[in-house]
Amino acid sequence: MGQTATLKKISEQLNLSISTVSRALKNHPDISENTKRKVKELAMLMEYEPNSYAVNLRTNKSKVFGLIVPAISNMFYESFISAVEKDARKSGYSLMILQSGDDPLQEADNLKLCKHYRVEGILISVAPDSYAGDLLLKYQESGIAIVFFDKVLANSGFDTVCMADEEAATMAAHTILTYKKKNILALFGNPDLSITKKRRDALLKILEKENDIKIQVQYCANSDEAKNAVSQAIQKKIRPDHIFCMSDEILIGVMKSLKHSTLVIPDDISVLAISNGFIPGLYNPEISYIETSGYELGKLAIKRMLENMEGKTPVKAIMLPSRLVAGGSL
Amino acid sequence: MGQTATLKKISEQLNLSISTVSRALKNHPDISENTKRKVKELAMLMEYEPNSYAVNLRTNKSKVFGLIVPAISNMFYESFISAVEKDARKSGYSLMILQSGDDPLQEADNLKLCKHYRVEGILISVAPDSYAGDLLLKYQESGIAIVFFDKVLANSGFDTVCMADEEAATMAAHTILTYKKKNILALFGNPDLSITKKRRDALLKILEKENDIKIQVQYCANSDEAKNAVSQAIQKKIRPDHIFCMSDEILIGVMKSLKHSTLVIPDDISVLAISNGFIPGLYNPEISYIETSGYELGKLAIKRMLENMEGKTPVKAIMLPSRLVAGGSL
DNA sequence: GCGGCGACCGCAAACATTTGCGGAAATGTT
DNA sequence: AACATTTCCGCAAATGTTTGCGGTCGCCGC
Repeated sequence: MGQTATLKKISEQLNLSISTVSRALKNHPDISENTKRKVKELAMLMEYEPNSYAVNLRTNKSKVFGLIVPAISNMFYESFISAVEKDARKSGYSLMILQSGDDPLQEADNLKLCKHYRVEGILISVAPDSYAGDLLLKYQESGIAIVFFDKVLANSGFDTVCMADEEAATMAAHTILTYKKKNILALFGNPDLSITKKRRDALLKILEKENDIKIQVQYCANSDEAKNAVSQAIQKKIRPDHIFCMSDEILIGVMKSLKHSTLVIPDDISVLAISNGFIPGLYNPEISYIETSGYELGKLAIKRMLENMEGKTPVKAIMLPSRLVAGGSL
Repeated sequence: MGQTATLKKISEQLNLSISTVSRALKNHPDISENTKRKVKELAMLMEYEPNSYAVNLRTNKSKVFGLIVPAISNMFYESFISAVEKDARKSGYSLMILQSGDDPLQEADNLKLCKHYRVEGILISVAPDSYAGDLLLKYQESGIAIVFFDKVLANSGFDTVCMADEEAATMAAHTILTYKKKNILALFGNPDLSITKKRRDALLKILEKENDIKIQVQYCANSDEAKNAVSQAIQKKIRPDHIFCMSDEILIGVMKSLKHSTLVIPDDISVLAISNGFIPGLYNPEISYIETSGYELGKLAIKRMLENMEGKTPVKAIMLPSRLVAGGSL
């Protein structure tokens, strides 16, 4: 079955050499317009398209990026992936998407897969306790472009693209001050994550300067823990008049608890989250949030990747500015 | 920079031929244990790993599946992708994920990309107005395994894996009957989609047999339309006592409207949705739903794909059974 | 009529791997 | 000692493409 067209088959049909056909198809000046036309016509007819594996073998260019995320099924990464896929395609690149499941071993596995498929660049949001630094360094030295996004390795010397976490939390703090909240419950995720530390520190830095503000910090591994934390907090004599949620996951737990209560948002208690906006929009009133757009971050990340590959001097760290989206929860 | 290890480099180090090294690494019986050991040791040391492009060129096997979805950022597909990625990896396959954006042209583009990368199989959920059938048929004939999932092309002669839409809707209808609801507002998505038709027809088939049940069907292109539909319906003299939502998107709109109203769920009005469960869990009370698990569907789809490639006789159509998950909205 | 020049095109190597075949040495069989 | 068999390994072709280099024409000018 002579199914797939190759340069060879075309050349045989036309009594030309393989190299002439190859050159004709890419408009090499050495080839006459006449033969070019003939070659192109037949190529079209035979539905020729270059065998990417042969090309890659020859040129060592795969036109593929590796994209490693903790999990695809995550509000934030979905939109990120969506953006990256779109823009990568525009530049003729495809994506190999891999999920680490927050497991460092799996993450390392994924990196090896990227190497195996000779990706030209890797976009990665690291898992907790990642030890991928060394491997990535080696890959970078061997010519693979590396861009960290969202969850980045601290002082790693790689290009990074991430949310302006300090800025977002600072913005949250100022918003809380504006609304004259006095008793704040601040809920965070895994305290070991840099994202948690940054957001917490920035928030506290502002709020702790105020003498008349009481602030209680708590860490919740998941929605349920957040729910429980709130349920307990609102039963105390002096219950919080504001809840700050560092993420969607936390927010979901918080809202579950509040709905079981009789408290009214925002009259009895106000809520502010950091989110990409989908979840906050589900509630009534809609929850006010500081926006962290996965989509925008994706656009930024792929842009940086392409620049990086063109050899621009490393900017090292890019921040995506944040903004407050007012719902009715404040 | 002699960076990447190749068979050639190993063979030169050991004064062996390339073929011997190749065979040694894959435990060919022709090679003595002694040389095998030596080769393997050096390979390990040099961090040799076969150049996938050379292998693919030779064998015409890419170990990659193409996965085409309308959009990655979609509750349902995320979990689907997640499952497929996991199971594909177990069998040594990687994924090339592409999104069509519900655009038939983009979809066709994606298919060509799959061909370009010589994927061994394609998993596809088609866009509306897809004309991919012919192309896919051609690909199938050229040896690419094809599995449709979720949104499938009608009577296409391909393997399909999808939700048991009729069953789910039938289950919903019986549930509604059980709770003795009499005035039902049934909200659906795009009426041209087969998924909409199936669910609608199955639902109506049961409910229309009952004389004392009034049922009003409405199509909503998005959340907002659903919201408006509900807002209008509940202002009528005889307002519905039950709302059926064919999808998460519809449900979100419905809930927005209901929250703005004074109606209490489930006392004043009850709600039932078809969903994968995430969104229904966000509300209070949690919304009862007929489960359509993207994750389970993904597991099924990749299983079918692998079977297909082993040459099992086509089962053609697989249905994922559904089940009722009781929240507090009934 | 010969050197030169430009226009076109082909040869062959290279990329890394797999695999049928054949060959040499070692061992075993009469 | 002659022959057969086994053990172990290398040659070379093949996959499809790219590209440096060289070669063959025809044509022009002197």
